[in-house]
Amino acid sequence: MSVEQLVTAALALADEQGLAAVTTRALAEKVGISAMSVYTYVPGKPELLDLMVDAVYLAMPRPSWRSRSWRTRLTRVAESNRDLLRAHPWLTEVAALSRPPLGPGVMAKYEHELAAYDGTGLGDVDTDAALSYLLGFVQAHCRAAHDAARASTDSAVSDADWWAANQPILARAFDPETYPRAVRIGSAAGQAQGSAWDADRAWRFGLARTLDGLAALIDRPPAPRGG
Amino acid sequence: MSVEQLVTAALALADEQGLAAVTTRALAEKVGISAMSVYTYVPGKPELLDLMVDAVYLAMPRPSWRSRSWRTRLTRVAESNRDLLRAHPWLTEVAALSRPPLGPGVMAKYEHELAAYDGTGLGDVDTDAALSYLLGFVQAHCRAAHDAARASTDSAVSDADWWAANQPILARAFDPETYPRAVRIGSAAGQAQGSAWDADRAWRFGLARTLDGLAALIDRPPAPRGG
DNA sequence: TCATACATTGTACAGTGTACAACGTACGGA
DNA sequence: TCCGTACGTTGTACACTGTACAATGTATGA
Repeated sequence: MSVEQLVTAALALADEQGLAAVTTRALAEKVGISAMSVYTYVPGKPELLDLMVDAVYLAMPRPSWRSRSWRTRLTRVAESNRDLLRAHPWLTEVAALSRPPLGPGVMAKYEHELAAYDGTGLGDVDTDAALSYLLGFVQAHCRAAHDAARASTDSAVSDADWWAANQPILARAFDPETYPRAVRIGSAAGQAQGSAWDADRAWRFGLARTLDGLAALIDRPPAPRGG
Repeated sequence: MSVEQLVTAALALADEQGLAAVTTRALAEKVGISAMSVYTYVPGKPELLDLMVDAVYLAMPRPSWRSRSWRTRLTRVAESNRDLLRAHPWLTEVAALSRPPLGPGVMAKYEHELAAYDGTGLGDVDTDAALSYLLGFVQAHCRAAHDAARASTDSAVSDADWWAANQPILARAFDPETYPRAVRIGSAAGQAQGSAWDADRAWRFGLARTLDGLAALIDRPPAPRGG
């Protein structure tokens, strides 16, 4: 038995059955030891979670940044983080931005993603802030997407059905005179997307906005010809 | 006893001692009934949380949108949501974007914040997406800020001390040759902010980027003089 | 006065993380 | 070869969670 095997087993549990399935007893049974023996290898549950985070970070692909355009590079950063959070939805419940577990995985991920900002002309502090900002968007999006998916799965009624079923009730309960925009825009958005929230559309919208926001910092404002 | 009193008591517990302190037994004791009597007024814990969310939304201030500038209006939307999440940090652990609890508080908040987009020229679907995007940023920021604050509080060692103490160890463990950017930018950011993560700075940075990103959609690209 | 309905309650169960003490065993020194 | 020590492993136990269930009180309408 080793720490690595424990972490691998814990990852399998979390990926397959969610973070709540990662219990001391379940993990112990999966690797064939008693519950308390887990504490031989790991001081406690928080440390186990730290190790899980560092492990999945370490396993991320790190392609070289060959593209000249910073937008392309940052898009790849965002997409690879989205892929990661899709594969391990429990990350959004665990990953902390401040005081991250300073393991090799965290460091390697940080270094690689900072490198995507090479050539943007940003200073050190701004680069760090810009990366945090980008990752914050990805995390917020994936958390929302995960919540939405879980809501659809748990209740066995699809998002579209739920929306269709509730819409008439809502229309009656909340008359358009007190909530004109909410009723109009809410049903417009719901109808356009076939649900109350469309993950792909939100992703494209949010990523475009995020990159445009960074562009205002990176591609200097076009001081027209004489600045 | 009434549902309102229960929700009020639950809010007090959550605000003062965190969401984990909102247990059936603690809530029951606070209002002077038995644990199981809680189920007379509320079907279960999830419904209680929904009611708590709707209650704090309903209590938010809703000033009229007199400002002409959409940037000013959206800034106010962001700030009032930040204030809300500061006063009730547990909201970041509960509030779901999809399928929100459709109570009067949620509706009133939605309506009021949609109104801030009046005059931006955005269509219904884009308005909804833009609002979700803005609120997503605020929520991500406040979650990070809350995590950072909790890390400082829990461990009794201030963020600056922790950073100062770990920095030499990190410098030795992770040599600048394998992680050049991470070491340089990480310590630069840490030094500049006196900690690994500065909430105010991140807020100003993130809000500016978010508004700039929306500006690219709202203030049409300046087709220079002949569009 | 009585039947009915309902608010309230204590008990109980299956879980959680982990403190504690007991146990088996492997290993260094005589 | 024998033994003391150290350590990996384990079962039990505790305080805690949400809530199902059955029993108890109590208020109200006939």
